[in-house]
Amino acid sequence: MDGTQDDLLPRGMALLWGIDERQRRGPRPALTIHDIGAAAVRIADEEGLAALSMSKVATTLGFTTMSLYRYVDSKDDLVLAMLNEAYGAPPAGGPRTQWRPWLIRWCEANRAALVRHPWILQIPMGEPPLTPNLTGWLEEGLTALHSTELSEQEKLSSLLLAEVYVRGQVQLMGAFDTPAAKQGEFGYAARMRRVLDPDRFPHLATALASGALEDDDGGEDEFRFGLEAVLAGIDRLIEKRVAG
Amino acid sequence: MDGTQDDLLPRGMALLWGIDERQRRGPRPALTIHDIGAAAVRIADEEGLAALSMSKVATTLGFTTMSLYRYVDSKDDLVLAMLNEAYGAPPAGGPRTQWRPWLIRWCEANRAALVRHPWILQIPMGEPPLTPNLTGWLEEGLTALHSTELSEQEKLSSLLLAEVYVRGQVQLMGAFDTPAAKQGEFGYAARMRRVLDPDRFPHLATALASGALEDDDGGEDEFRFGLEAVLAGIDRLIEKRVAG
DNA sequence: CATACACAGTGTATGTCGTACGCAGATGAT
DNA sequence: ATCATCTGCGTACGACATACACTGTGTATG
Repeated sequence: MDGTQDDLLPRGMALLWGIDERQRRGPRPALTIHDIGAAAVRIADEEGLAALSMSKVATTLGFTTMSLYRYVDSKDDLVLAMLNEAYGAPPAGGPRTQWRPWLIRWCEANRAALVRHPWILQIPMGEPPLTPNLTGWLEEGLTALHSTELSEQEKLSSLLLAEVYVRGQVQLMGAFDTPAAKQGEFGYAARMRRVLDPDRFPHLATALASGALEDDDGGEDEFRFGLEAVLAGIDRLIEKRVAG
Repeated sequence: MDGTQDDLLPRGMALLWGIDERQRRGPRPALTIHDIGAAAVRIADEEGLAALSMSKVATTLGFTTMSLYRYVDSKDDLVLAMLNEAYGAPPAGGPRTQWRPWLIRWCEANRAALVRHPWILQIPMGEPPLTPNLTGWLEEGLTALHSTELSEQEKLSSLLLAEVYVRGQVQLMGAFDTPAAKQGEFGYAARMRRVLDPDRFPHLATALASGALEDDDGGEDEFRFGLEAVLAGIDRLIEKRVAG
């Protein structure tokens, strides 16, 4: 039999959470789940998610491929550990009574993580990852909204909205802003122009022609702008709550 | 040499867009990119995205694996064709002057597509897919917002917000609502309870205990509710525009 | 009408990957 | 001192995506 398993959490997650039912016999592990996650993150950062393989991670660490399976059940499990490392601890809290700047900081930090680790947007997610750090981010968000009159359900909805906006925004900007080299000839914008028949998509054509989506500032303004809409939506929820 | 290629669009995309530089010699193709996309969609719907392989799609159609490569450049290319089929044509337009109900319908239809094809949320997306139907959806959204005073940039931001909210909502609900069987013992909720220390995550614990996230109606109410916040955010943008 | 060419579908082969299985040595509990 | 148990490793297997070369086919060209 093999410790660490209660068949509910994969091994990597159990290690992340410190739920370790290992017996205290045998050699001590030479690695930690954090070492492995960090090494994998480094590879994904530098060479992209497609270049990430179990063997590459293992080689980087100076171990064999199979040794990793003492720490994670599967590659999916490894990816969860990567997410945990990539996000790190949630941003420091803000003033107790003002949810707005707090939430803005939360979103900015979230965005920063996505910009630093673009591969995060490429990992297929069936369900929200249940890792310590990501759970911490969620807790932090709820804390930011604690001073409001929102119900728990509404707080979660608000955070979902904010989180999901950040992801979408970064993804969209990534398609347009990334290495300008690709833009000119073979980039996304070029392909778009190739297929965009103004007769068939009049509004989209005018939008493109108007220069929308051609931010050169990395989409910072655009981000803050859309974020205002998100916060306005949350504001409306709060107003409704207070009013009736 | 081989027609259909201008090295800008992958072959599957070129076929979808009807940009076909094929010579008019040789046997006619027995399949269409739509046949292939539809077959792949059926497999993903029934057996999940993980079970999708080139050979399985080909077998379903009664052809060999390699024959598919006459229609798509790669599996990624196939996935784009799948998305195009899965979304289909955008929903019918609404009244010219009222963007709100129009956009609501747009979001509902979007949600319906995601619920019908849950695998969509699992496909890794680096950039917004540039297929005819998806472009049509975007155009339709811009049309809905045409009567507003928003700038083109703002319209796109608004649609991004709406789109991205729908995705996030469906994904979150999927993690909780799917086959209740899994919920009881080994489901997401169970794993969450396993790791959620109320001392470490007080707000999250109370939120969970409050019964949030325990919709049994498939999250319909929850969806409409959050959507209200999104629309309120867009409303705010419009008001700002009008005011100043 | 004859011919040649481009293209469709196929068969084979290759390299990569995830991962199941079992072993040898190390370590600490008994 | 003994032995259960764990670590890291070597081997092996099965999928899978996909490159390449071949065969037959139907159309356009002479």
